[in-house]
Amino acid sequence: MNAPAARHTPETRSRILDAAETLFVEHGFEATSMRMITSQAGVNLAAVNYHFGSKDALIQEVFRRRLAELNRQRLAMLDQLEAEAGSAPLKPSRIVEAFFGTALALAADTEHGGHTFMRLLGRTYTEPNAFVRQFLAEEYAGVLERFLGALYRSLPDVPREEILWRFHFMMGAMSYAIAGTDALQLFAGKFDDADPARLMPRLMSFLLGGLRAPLADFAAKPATRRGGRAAA
Amino acid sequence: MNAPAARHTPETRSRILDAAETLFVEHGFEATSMRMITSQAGVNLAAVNYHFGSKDALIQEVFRRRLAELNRQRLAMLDQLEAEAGSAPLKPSRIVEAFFGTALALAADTEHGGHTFMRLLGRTYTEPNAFVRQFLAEEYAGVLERFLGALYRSLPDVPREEILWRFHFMMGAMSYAIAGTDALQLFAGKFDDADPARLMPRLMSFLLGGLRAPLADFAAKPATRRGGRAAA
DNA sequence: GTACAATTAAAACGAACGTTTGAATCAGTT
DNA sequence: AACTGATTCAAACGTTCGTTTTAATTGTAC
Repeated sequence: MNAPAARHTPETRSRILDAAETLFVEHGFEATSMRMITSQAGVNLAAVNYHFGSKDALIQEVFRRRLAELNRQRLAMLDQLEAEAGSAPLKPSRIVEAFFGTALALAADTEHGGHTFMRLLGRTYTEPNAFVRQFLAEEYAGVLERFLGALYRSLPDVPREEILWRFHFMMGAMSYAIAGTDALQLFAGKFDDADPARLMPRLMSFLLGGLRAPLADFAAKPATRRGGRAAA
Repeated sequence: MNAPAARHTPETRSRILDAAETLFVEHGFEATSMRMITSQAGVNLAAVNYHFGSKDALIQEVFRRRLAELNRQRLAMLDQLEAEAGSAPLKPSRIVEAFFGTALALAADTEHGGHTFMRLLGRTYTEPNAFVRQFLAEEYAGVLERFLGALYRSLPDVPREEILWRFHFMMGAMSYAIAGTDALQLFAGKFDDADPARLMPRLMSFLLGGLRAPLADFAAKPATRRGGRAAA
């Protein structure tokens, strides 16, 4: 039979993935060596190349196993929203909650590595490594299409270009909120309350405020009344 | 005399700095080797260690030369705002514009490497490398103190914790807007209008919308009227 | 033009990297 | 008990890394 995956120790693969995930967050991809990963995982150095083929393939699998589930949840939530709404248009806030809420819920999970992974993911959006960027873009393509489409329908009067930009801004705010909280020491010691559970409402309020902000008038109009309102 | 800096070719230093800046954005710190830097700069391999001491010291100097000027501008603009206002409180929007506007202006400068540097800076906020984080935190400490203080006085009714969080969110949105626009291929091909000059009003509108959003009520209050307004 | 200090140049250093190899070990089948 | 294929293991592979060393070269003051 062709079941080449697991024989007697299927845990070796996941031990490697867990160790890699943690170390990637801590040191980045380049600065994390195979020897660091395998020694932390308690497996032989050659195990990574045996099970995954290469370091790049390992990086890819670290993202794939978590991202597949996250994006599945996102799409399921959007499906449910659209089913409930019937033919009525969706509220932008619900769409945003479906996309960013699921991510924040994963980021709040400190038990099963969700928090670790979301820190890694947030940082990776700006990763210079070309192959990682390429892979992320492919994983996200479908989900982005669906959610952007939903937002376009939800805000028919707002130029799509603007919706795109604001989605971009929202992703940035969320990524930094997660990746930067303990990573960057800029605000170190300043946060009395870094509870991930409270991050959710805080961030969501900020995101929706930004999404609903009046559209900028590019100094095109001579400032008659400072732009119109963007959304509900 | 004790002028050990420059003798007959002071350009070697800056050639190295420029090459390093560009390559760091393109490949990251770890993946950029000394040999890549020196060959792109057209100088000898040993020149970096001679002029800067080490690769880490070079990284530090790449940031220092630009960041010193940026933060000087930021503080000067805040000084001017406070001088104009006299004893009257500053509008939050003006404070935000002073901090993020200067950064965006630098990011819009594609002639003298400002755009390149801002992409690098944005990415570096989440850099795992400990010494880079440490250095950034030190460079920013004074500026953050001043601007956060100004915001606290400008929004006396908003809990400082919330202002801190929103400043954090705003930095994230800006960093991604700059670092992610051409770096990440997530939205590749989707932007018809990626003009850096138009990014400014777009982002500023988003940031102020987020800053002014109603405060989240952490399900603590039983949702009497859905939180109060945050700012002017 | 000779002495001097700053800079550049070419070559080599040991260390660490990702990967490969070939033998040992294991579980299950016959 | 012998065989088989999957997995683990220790060791080594060639390459690249940041840095150091030592010599050649440069511009300037005496």
